[in-house]
Amino acid sequence: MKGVTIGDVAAASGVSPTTVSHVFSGRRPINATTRQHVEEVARRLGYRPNGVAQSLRTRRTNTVMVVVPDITNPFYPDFARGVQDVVGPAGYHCLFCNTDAREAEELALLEVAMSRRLDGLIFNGFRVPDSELLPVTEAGLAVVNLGSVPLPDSTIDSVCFENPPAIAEATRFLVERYGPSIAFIYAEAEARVGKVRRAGFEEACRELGVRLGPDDVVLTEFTRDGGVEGMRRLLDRPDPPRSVQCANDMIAFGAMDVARERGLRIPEDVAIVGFDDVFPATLVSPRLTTVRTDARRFGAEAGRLLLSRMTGEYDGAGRHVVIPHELVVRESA
Amino acid sequence: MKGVTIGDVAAASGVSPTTVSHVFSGRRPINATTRQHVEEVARRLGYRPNGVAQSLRTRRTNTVMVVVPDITNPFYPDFARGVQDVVGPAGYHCLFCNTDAREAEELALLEVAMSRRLDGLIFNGFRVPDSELLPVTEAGLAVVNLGSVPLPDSTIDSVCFENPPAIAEATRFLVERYGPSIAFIYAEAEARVGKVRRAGFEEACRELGVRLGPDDVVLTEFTRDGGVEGMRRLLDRPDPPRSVQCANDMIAFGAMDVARERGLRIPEDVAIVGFDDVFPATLVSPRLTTVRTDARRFGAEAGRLLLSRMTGEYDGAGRHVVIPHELVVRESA
DNA sequence: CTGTTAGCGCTTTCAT
DNA sequence: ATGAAAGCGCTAACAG
Repeated sequence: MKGVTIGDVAAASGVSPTTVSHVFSGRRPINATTRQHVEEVARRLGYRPNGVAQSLRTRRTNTVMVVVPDITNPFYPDFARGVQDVVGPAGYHCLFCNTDAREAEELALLEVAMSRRLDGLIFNGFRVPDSELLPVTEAGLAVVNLGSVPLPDSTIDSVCFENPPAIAEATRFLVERYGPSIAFIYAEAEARVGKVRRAGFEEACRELGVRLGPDDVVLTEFTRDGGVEGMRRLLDRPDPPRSVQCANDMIAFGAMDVARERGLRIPEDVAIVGFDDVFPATLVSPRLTTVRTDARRFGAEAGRLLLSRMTGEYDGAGRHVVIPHELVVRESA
Repeated sequence: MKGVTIGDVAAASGVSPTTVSHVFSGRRPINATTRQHVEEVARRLGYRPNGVAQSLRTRRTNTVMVVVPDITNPFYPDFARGVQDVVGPAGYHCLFCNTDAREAEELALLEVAMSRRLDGLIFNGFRVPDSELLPVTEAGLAVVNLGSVPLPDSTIDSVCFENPPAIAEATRFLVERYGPSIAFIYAEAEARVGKVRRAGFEEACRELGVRLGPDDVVLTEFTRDGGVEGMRRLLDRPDPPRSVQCANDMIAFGAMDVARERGLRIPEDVAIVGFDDVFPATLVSPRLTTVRTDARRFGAEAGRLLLSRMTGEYDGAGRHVVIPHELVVRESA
């Protein structure tokens, strides 16, 4: 345990704490000789500013938190890199946190963000209602939410993809190419992402006149294992679907695992499409047809919104930005 | 900006700040009626403990930082999950930070960890010498380092794989199966990982009597793009190697991209092996032969060491734990 | 260019 | 079972 405080440095160099403080912060002119001397003494004593005390005084931390549901899904690390790309150069540190899509974790991290007086929060919540973010803005943090419905009357910015149209486009493609025997594997039925992607799929089917049976929409997890499980259920049916739309790429990878394990050819026997265009999509064979949502750009956009609030450049009502998506047709469908 | 402090709550409920504090911390018995009343008032006022002030007093944050070079390489998210798996249930929050393998970032994050008085640090540094971790322990943090050489006379624990033997085993496999025409693609020549993996490769070659030419060891980045670049250099030679050992899976994926793009069959024309056994290794086709190092378990082990120090259960000299590895032969070699 | 003073919001002896 | 008072280490008025 170091015990060297600004006072120790001040005493040892014969100046006031204020001067030492200013030597470090550069917030007011200091005589060059004094400065050198103080710096020298500080180094010798091994002085290290106490950021906690600084924050208590200044109410700033130069730190932002990025909360994601599953750091293990390559979409989120890419997203995180996107925000770091923009807030890092502006002098903010990025802390990434993983909730495992558990409500308790989500809530706990909101508390941490407020309690530690972070400057900003980029939140991708699955379980917690958006309204939980209100206290966070009230606590003085800049916040940007990932999600399609901006919270009215708030100063919370949001970023999203047009989920329903994006899924719908893929679904249309699948039906046109492989006919009406189609199924959907998704996850998080209670969460916005889940709902909204399912809605996109069902809406497209309705428009195309495709009748969905009760087994055509299967609920699982947003992981490769989830995809395995979902696909098994589909392929165990007496009338397995000709094509399957997955709510994200991880699910699609699992689905492909099962198809392969059963000796089915993709797309000749089953066509599969994913969502996200995560990097392994071009690794898997056949390469995955999916909807590109450009995680990194998504993150960068979120970072820009956050930054503009933290710097005070903007402080009006919540803004909403929609990131474009694109169906990228490869070989799996 | 909320302004509700413990004092406000105290005033509004007619008790002392001390009592309010104890109501929240539970660190001393409080009359049930008083407690209820205080809690009620606190809720009504929207009181939220200020974690920064708490930390300034208590010198604890219940927070640990995990620093990794590239959050975009699936190895690290898995590793991070491993540490979260063990320290999370013990009541610590995990902050993941990405350095991009840049020295300035590594240093900056060490400063943040010390300055914010975090309780623990798990550090995977590429550029910064291990000795930079000494001040961190002196600042009172528990620290575990990822790397094969424990820092003597320190209280820094370390976790590692036996890199040279692991690479050597793979190399031996390659040479026995495909002969002496072998090359190595790696990265971070100046960093420990880089050095140590290269050493493993060269050592194995020496033992096997394989003569390495100057172009047989190529230096690039630890990414898929790095693999692309490295493999191109290899395949542009008049005498391309029969097999290539890659220093991690991301490089191997890039190498496979190039082989495929040039119409080479894997492993019939070039055999490729990776290192890490990251999840896409079983997605790519042919599936990647690689050295499994079990990132999640690795992280969990690091977490356990850290935890035992943070709880005070252990506080002796630096421990060193070696995680087993295993060559998993799939189809790419 | 430098110093004095007063807290930031909380926890913790030490009393009662 | 409860309070009063003293800081944790730092910065920001306000003086010179």
